[in-house]
Amino acid sequence: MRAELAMLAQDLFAAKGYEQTTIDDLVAAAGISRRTFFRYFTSKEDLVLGKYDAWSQTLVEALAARPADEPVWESLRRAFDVVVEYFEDATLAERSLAMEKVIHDNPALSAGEIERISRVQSELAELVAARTGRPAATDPRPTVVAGAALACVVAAKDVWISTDRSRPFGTLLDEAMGALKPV
Amino acid sequence: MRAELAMLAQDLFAAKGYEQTTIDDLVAAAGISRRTFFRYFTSKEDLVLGKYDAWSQTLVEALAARPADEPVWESLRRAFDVVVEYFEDATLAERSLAMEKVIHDNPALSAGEIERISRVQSELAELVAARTGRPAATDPRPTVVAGAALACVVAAKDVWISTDRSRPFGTLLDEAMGALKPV
DNA sequence: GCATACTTGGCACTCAGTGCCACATATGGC
DNA sequence: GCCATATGTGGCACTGAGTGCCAAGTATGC
Repeated sequence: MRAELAMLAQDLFAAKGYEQTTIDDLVAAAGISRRTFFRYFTSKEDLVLGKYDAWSQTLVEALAARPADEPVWESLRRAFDVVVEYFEDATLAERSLAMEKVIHDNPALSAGEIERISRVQSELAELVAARTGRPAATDPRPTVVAGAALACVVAAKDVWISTDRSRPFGTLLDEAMGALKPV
Repeated sequence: MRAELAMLAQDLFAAKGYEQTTIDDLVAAAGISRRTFFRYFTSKEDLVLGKYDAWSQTLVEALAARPADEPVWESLRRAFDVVVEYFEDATLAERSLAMEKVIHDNPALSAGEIERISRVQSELAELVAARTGRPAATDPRPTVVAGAALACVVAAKDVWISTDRSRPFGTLLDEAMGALKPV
């Protein structure tokens, strides 16, 4: 149900634009009431960014599953493989690409996306902190490592989206993460 | 006028909370009409985050003013001195600290703050790109360097705010930026 | 004194989101 | 079959942010 509503909404957003599509438009197209819609989604933004919550959990689990003696930067890169697979999946590619474009040219959505990423950052930072024995509450370094790694993902994604996808996302991410080294 | 309204609003936010303070409350306290308020500020969020726009311009100018042959990471650190000074200024400290707390425990404001920071990131990335001769449109690395540097600022700020300010902000930023090295 | 531009206020409107209540539809026990 | 309860759904009225439009007021220049 949630998934069907989200897909319908995303089609409308891609066709008419995010701002131009009201909840009333959506519920009319879906044949449900406004009130019911807000039981499935807490906000309009949730229609676009809801998937991030599940996605972030996967990411945290992937990092936690890496061997503890592996260099942190390498572990992060390997954890991001789940993201790489997601974006390079051909069946989801068109839809998620269209959504990334919708997000990209709407400030409120961009803000929401980054905000969710920064929540992932906190969780990753905790894992990095545990590995390095540096408490994230008083030492900025675990947070910095997690933040830098996610900055690599975002930068690689932006290039990948705004170019013609000739260079695979994984390669761009390797290049991005190769530009930094934690000391 | 803008400044006076912002100060009044920030006092109300600090006292009653951001969500709990309506525009009606504010305009009643200020003795102006709702309509007039929206001519000075485009949104309620603008009351809290408006200063970031001026702030970001200063930051970009500071980076542009660094010598071109200086290592980029060092230039970024020096550019951030304007931020360090701002936060360590005693007269602004109480007010800006209170606002950072307001931002911190409101998701919408956090999102807005990060969104504005990410706009600064784009501008810094352009300067980094110009220095290194790597076009930011097709090469993720300039964006990564700018993003990582700003992640250091944010991480240092968060630690600085949530601890007792015993370690100066500049020192925390040095530690944060020392945890990464661009290759 | 008069014309011009700019500022302010009032009003009605759209749209997102919430609380409350009423109704429907299952599901389970007897 | 009947009743009780839980759960999903819709309707309705409300708040609060933000906008468009028009009617004032107020400054400035001639």
